[in-house]
Amino acid sequence: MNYNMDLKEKRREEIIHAAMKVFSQYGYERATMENIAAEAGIGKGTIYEYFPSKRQLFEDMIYFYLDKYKYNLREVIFKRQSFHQKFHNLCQYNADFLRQHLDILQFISKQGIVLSDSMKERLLKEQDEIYSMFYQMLEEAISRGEIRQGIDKEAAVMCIIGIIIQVTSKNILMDNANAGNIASEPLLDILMNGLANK
Amino acid sequence: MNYNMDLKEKRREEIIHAAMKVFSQYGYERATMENIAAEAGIGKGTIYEYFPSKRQLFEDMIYFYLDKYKYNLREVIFKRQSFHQKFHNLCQYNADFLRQHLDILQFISKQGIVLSDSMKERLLKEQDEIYSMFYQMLEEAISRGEIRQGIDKEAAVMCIIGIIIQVTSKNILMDNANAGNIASEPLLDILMNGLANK
Amino acid sequence: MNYNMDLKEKRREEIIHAAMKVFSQYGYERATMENIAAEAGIGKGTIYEYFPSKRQLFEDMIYFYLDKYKYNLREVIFKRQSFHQKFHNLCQYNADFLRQHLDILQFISKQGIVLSDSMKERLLKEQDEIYSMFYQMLEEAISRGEIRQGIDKEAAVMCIIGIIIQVTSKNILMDNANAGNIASEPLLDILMNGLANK
Amino acid sequence: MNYNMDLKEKRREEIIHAAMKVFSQYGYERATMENIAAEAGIGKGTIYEYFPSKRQLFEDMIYFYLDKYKYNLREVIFKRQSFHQKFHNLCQYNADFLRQHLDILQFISKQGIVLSDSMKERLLKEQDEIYSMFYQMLEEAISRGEIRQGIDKEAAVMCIIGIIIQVTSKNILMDNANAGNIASEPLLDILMNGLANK
DNA sequence: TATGAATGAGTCTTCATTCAT
DNA sequence: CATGAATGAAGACTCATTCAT
Repeated sequence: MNYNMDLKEKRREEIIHAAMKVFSQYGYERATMENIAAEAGIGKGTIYEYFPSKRQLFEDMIYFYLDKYKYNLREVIFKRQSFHQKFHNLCQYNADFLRQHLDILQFISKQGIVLSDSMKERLLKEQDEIYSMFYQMLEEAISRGEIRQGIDKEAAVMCIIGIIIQVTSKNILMDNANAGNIASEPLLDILMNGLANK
Repeated sequence: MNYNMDLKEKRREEIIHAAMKVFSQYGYERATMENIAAEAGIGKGTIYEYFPSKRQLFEDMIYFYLDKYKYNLREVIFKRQSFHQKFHNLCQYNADFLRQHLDILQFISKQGIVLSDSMKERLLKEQDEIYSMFYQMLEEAISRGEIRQGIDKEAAVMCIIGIIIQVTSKNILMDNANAGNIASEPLLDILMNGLANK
Repeated sequence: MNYNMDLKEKRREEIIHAAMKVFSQYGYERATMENIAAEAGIGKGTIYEYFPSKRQLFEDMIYFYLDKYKYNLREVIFKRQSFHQKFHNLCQYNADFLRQHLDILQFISKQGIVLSDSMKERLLKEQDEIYSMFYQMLEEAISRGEIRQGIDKEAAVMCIIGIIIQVTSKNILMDNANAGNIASEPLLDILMNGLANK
Repeated sequence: MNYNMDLKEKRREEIIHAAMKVFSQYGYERATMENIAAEAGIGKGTIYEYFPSKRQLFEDMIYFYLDKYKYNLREVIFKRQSFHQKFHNLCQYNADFLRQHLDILQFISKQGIVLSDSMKERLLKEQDEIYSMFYQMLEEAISRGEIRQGIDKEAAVMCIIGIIIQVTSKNILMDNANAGNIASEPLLDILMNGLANK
């Protein structure tokens, strides 16, 4: 029984991996169950043994990768490191992670599919959770004296995330040209010291 | 003749507006020519008098709004104002503009449709143009002494755009809750003075 | 008034000529009223001032050319010439005529359109008329002693027409290769003297 | 597997038969996939499991019947029989065969659809092959002394085929009136002995 | 009278889903 | 359990015909 469960779970994940490959190449609407089945090396009908519909497969896939993504993010954010180092890691490795697993949040928004209300709700919660991880990272950096005290924390988180997403996008776009990643040092300099002429 | 041309052009734009409404609500694939025609208050076949295919309608629509968007952006960026004021305007009015016309670049990436090579090429050029506008804004602010000299300009542009996009997204997402826009002051404070504890 | 009638009739024939060009290039279904109008150098709506429908335009066009064809055929068949010379002319000039005006009967059958009952009926009559012309030609040749008496006339007409159609088809097919027409002498030899080894 | 192959092949042929029925009744353009599916007693989508497009179904159908037709023709032409008997069979049974399977070559030309270049090329080859069969039949008859030697063989083949096609057309047209077939004796008399008054 | 913009009925084609094997 | 043949709903696109100018 347990053995069977494992087999089932394994097959389920294989389908999810295949789905990600096909969805991210073709987009939700142009991806076909036949493509996904072929990619997974199984028959079309078999997918329906594991997922009740294309839509559900899509949602389950999103949540599966989202969990993975959050796990990775948590690792970076709560590691015992300076803010400096963390920012660097986020710039550098975010793209690397996403190159393998696709930026889930980006991916979702890129699909342009009409999200169900329940999915929207859950995704907003997930986003809040991610924001809150950054918030904690910020507070920790303040308490360690790395970041000044009087700052507007909400705004700060927004700036940090905005810059990281921007550099991540650029990094991913540059992927084909397989240039190295954009250096995070200059970005961090601006983020820490500001643009102002004092 | 000229009169007819104007009528034709007017009808063309009506279709483009309807298309934007429907494409942004449903996404490219789920939007139907019938929907768009109904939105424009005309018959299905009429669209084909103005655009040879759904795909071409989509592309023409993108370019139409992109031009409008760049025009607006140019107005803000090259106005005789302080960097402070411009940043404020971009945060404040970017979202306002996009609430009416949709963030074209975002929209494109949200569609998840497989872009034609010619479209990709053109869009990359457009993006470069926008980047270059920000670059000029930055140089001007440096020459006016608003921004310090030794800065990595590429990185600075990336930070500015990253923060603006982030706040714009948030602003748009908050639209339904029709709360006011996010204040740009705290963001500018961080961007100008940095996070660092000196 | 008479002047107007002539103008109307002239315009009508222009449309018929354009229709033949377009119908024979594309076939009935793929030919469009727009194509035909463009070919005639007039507006799409104008055709409907002269013909109530595409279908009627097609039928009227057929009958128009059929009349022309029969007129030509009659000229050849009832000219004061030997059977020998007439056969030669039919082989030689049938194709020439059709290269300009299209083999109406062939054309009709090539269109594969479902003929209306009234059209079928009329076309069968036309065919009978053509058969009867050949029949008269045959009788005349018999009375002149060119052709033997005991012959089955129906069968003879069928043979003559069959051979002429066959050579005409070949000649038209060879048109692109613009080789000269097939010589009618050997065919006439066989038709007159038979294949049998005596 | 082999069993499945047979089933698939069987279904494929069923569709081809249905297609022939519908195409020959309505012509290519007016025939609909829905009609064909209904005629075959299956769903519209099923056809696309066997043929990628209406066009391909049409072409495959043509080639399918063409093969059958050539096979039959070969049987008649290369049977150990006198030319007399063969001519008789061709007149008599050509129509019978075509009444079931439609005269493929005629059918093609009747469709008036714009043939693809590859199809044109292939059909010309097929026609050559058929001509060559008749040519061999003729040579054989000459060598057996049934037909005189000095004859122009090309012309003779053209006469034979022209007459056979003509009688076949007549026979098919008379089908509805279900009169018996036209007697081939008088035709053969003319073909063998000629029209000339000696 | 001549026009061509507008229309919508009609068709091919795709693909998620079902179900018999 | 796994499969893939069968299905039909849905959508892009064409074009004969109408009618306001």
